[in-house]
Amino acid sequence: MSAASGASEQKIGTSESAQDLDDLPDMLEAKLWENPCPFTFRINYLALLYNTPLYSWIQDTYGLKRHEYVVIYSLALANGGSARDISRTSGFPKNTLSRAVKRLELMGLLEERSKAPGGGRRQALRLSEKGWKLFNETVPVFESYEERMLTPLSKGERQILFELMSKVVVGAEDWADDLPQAGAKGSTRNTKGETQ
Amino acid sequence: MSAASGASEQKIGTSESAQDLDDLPDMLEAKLWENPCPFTFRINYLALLYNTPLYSWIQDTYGLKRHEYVVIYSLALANGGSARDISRTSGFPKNTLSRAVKRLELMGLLEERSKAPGGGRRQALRLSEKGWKLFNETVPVFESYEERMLTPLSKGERQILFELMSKVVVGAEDWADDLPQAGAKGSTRNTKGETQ
DNA sequence: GTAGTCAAGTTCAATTTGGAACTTAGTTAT
DNA sequence: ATAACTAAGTTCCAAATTGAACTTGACTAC
Repeated sequence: MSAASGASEQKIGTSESAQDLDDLPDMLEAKLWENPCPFTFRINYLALLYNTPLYSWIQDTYGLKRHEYVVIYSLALANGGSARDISRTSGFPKNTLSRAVKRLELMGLLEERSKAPGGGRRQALRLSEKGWKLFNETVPVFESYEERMLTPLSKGERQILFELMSKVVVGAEDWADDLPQAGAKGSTRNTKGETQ
Repeated sequence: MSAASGASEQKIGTSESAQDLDDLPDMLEAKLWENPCPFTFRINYLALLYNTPLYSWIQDTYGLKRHEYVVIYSLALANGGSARDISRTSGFPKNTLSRAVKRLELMGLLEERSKAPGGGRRQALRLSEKGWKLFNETVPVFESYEERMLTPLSKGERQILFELMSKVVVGAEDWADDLPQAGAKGSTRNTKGETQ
């Protein structure tokens, strides 16, 4: 993704794609250093930089869309989970996931859905042999990209970052689900935005 | 957003929406604590939790879609920026922004586009009086939400977090734009994912 | 100046998306 | 057991999204 390259005066000699080398908008500088919400900008920006190339690689290599791969990834971490669970933890609406699951089944990446795990009429989804294979092939790429993203940090710094972010996420249990108006109705509110 | 509530045993007595109180999937636990990419999961998850309610509030209150508000926000930080700049820093494709700009003009939130600022045939976009008003009304909400998100951290911890994330973002200049296959062509590659 | 090049912005068309309504299957109450 | 309720998953369709092609205007070289 082009939104990435150098900020202003640093690195001039590095031979590269040429066109989008140094002409990075001042706007980026402004968003980084004069943003009233510097934290969330960084979060969003990093998510952008991380997700874009990876999912476009997944698409090109395996013909899977983002939400389809997300199903695979989710089940790899919590096999037997339901569509609902994936929706809750990823932010994709349930009908999108319904379609994704159907397609993955068709492709033989999931086993036939078994019946209820926890409550209600939930369906337990499981990866097939083939699904696991795909996951095992792809995780390393995701891992190495995360690794790469963290390159500028020392071991200790990574640990601290991890702890701080964990704190924030855990704390989120309190504030999420009641802000401005959102969440008025109790139903599953998924407007936009996704997670792996 | 429902993906938010309590993890497992904490907070039982807090009277709430009832239905999505404690039934948060184990999947979330797995994604948080057994994820091969713990850092990027946190990033994506927080982005989800932060963006969803805010943009849905913007939508309800001002009738602006996310990418439309992003234009406002971007120009507020870098007035006179071009559509290209916004695309580069936000991840939205340029045609989407083209439409957004058109609509914002129609709504009187932008001034008439002036000619070239930097190079080529770039158009300088500027907020109108009305646009500024809207921005000034809304930023506080965004700010307070960020504040709220950071509640669990002390002043010092926030500072550290800010520094670490800045390091990562600045370092991104090197790795972004060359991973798996992505970026093969030199052109503006915007597949999916957005930033404020 | 005129031709050629380049990229910013726009338009078009095909696909994708997700809200709303619906179906289906558990669970609870009577 | 039957009825009423609840929520998971699915279908439908109108609306939104975006890749690709195109247009436009500015710089460059001759």
